[in-house]
Formats: sequence, C-alpha cells, structure tokens
Amino acid sequence: MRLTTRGRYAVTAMLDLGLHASEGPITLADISRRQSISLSYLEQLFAKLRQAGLVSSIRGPGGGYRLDKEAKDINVAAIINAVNESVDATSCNGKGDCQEGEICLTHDLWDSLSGQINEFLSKISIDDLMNRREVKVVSLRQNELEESRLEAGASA
Amino acid sequence: MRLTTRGRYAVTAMLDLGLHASEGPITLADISRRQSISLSYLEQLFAKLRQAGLVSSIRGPGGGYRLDKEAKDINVAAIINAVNESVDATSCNGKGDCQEGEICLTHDLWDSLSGQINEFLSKISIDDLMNRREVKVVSLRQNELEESRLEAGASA
DNA sequence: GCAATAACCTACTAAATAAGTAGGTTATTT
DNA sequence: AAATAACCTACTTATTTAGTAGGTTATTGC
Repeated sequence: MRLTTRGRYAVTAMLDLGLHASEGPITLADISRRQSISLSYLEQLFAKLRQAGLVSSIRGPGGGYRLDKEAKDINVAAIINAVNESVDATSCNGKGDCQEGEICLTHDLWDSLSGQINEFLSKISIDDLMNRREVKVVSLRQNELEESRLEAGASA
Repeated sequence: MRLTTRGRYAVTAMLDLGLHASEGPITLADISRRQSISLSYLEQLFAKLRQAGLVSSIRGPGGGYRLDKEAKDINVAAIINAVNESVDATSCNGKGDCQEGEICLTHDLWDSLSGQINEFLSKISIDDLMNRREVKVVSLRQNELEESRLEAGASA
C-alpha cells in the first residue's frame, strides 16, 4: 500500500497551486519555499502531474505551473494516482494471484479497503480543500512567512 | 502510511486461527504451510499479537496458538495496530508538527483519511471474515491442498 | 544577440524499512 | 530422554522512498 510522502507532497503542491492561482503561473521554486519541499523532488513529481494532465507549464521567465483543470474538477485520488501508481491495499495489485497464483485468504478484504479509500479521496477536490478553514489559516501563515523571508533576503 | 505485507500477514494468520479453532491449538508451522508465510516471520508477528492480548499460546507438543478472545470481538484494525504501530496517513503521526514544527497544509486531510480507514477496519471482525463466502471457498482449497501434501509427505 | 529564468530530463546516492534468515533457548508432553 | 513447538535475538537482503547532482532546452526582456 503506497500512501507516503510522495502522494502527500503532490497533493500539497497542487493545493498550493490552487491557492495562488490568481498570481499567474507559479514557479516550483515558490512552492519549494512555501511548502518546504526540495525543488528537485518537486520537478520529478510535476513531470508526472503534467503527464497526467493535471497541470500545464509555461517555460522561461515569468513562467511556471498552473492547474490544467478547474480546482473543483481535480480530486485527491487522481493526484495520488498520478504520482504513486495506485492506492491499492492488496499485495497482488488487484490481480488476485496473491498466494502461489491463487487468491489469498484476505484478498477481498484488502480489495474492499482499497475501494473505500479511493472513494473517500475521489470525493475531495482541490477546491474543497481551498475552502477549508484550517487550510486558509495555514496558507496565510505560509504567505506571511514567505514575505518576511523575501524582505530579509532583499535587504541583505 | 503503513499498510503492508506485515499487517496483511497478521490478519491472514489470525483468520486462519479462527477458521481452525475447532482443531485445538494451531501451530505456526500449520499456518506457515497453509498461508505460505515464513515460519520465522510468523514467530515475530505472533510475539506482537501475544503482547497485544489477541492470542494465547501453549508450549510443547500439542501446543500452539489460539485466539484469546471471541472471533467477533477481534477486529482487523486492532490486529494491524498490534503488528504495525498504527494506520496513520499523516507524516507527523498525528502530532501536527509536519512543517518545521507547525501544521502543514494538508495535515487535516490525512488525519481524516486515517480516521476513515480505522473506522472501516475496526468494524470488521475475524468472525465477519470467517463467514464470508469467498473466505470459505479459499479456506476449503487451502485445507485440501494441505491434506494432499501431508499424504504425499507421509508416503514418501 | 545575450543574459537570466524556469521548465525539463537523467542518473545517481543515501536512508529507511520491510522481509526474510539463522541459530539458538526454554517449556511441556509422551 | 527425546521430540515438539513456543520464544528470543541478531543479522542480512531487498525494496522503495527521498533526496541530490548536473546537466539541457525554451522563453523573455534588455
């Protein structure tokens, strides 16, 4: 079962894109700073997000990334699937050959759990997250911290 | 997020115990054969299951393990917790210090996902699993295979 | 045209953790 | 006493994730 930092980073970065959509294309350097994610790692994740059609990119100065669909049409499950392969709790990737080519005793349990998780995550869109109170609070904190850091950097 | 072979093995082994409860104490060697899990690995898992009070053991010839509670009072979440630590999708183990000591943008999302998974798994007992049709079918297959193997071994 | 920017790409390294192995000791039964 | 099976500890291997390094290519503004 894969549900790890990779998927979490991807969702966080996509949410950051959504929250700053009004500022035009967002660079990965911005996201890296605000979300404390390594730039190089973000690049790898965004290669997959772009392949999946979730973001579009603009190269050169003033360039960056933006969501390629409306925030309400991008759900968390799709993001995780894009960077992870799948949210699957079975050991056989749903194939049913978990015990020496045959189905194992608990296959159906893990299969239904996978379905459960996917259903839960696919009902949550980036837009939903953007409108959550706790997300707004954290985002505000991040923006203020970033501004103060930029000022400190400019004066130095 | 930990939901891997370890937890799957543990649930499978516990279910095997439940299915063969009428035969008296079940040895790990039996479970190892029927479920294709390494004996030594099972021993490690059962040390934790015993600590968690989910199974009791009897040493010596004729000994083995049995469920320490009624099958309907043992749920899947408890088994996974016993061997894994926890089913937690946050990066901070629910502490909320995910980004440089502060809460990260998506903490609440992962926290609610963890709750969702735990709720789902805690509602499923070993007894529930024992009564599922697909489990019965697989168990029957495993028993028949084991018998034929034992006969082959005895005649050799 | 040139410099700066930022996406894009590939390969490698390090760290973590899971999975499995090995080699024992101790308790209990026959 | 021998066999059985739990119990225990340490080690090894494999896998995967996370992170790093070092580039190339496209676009913009001067």
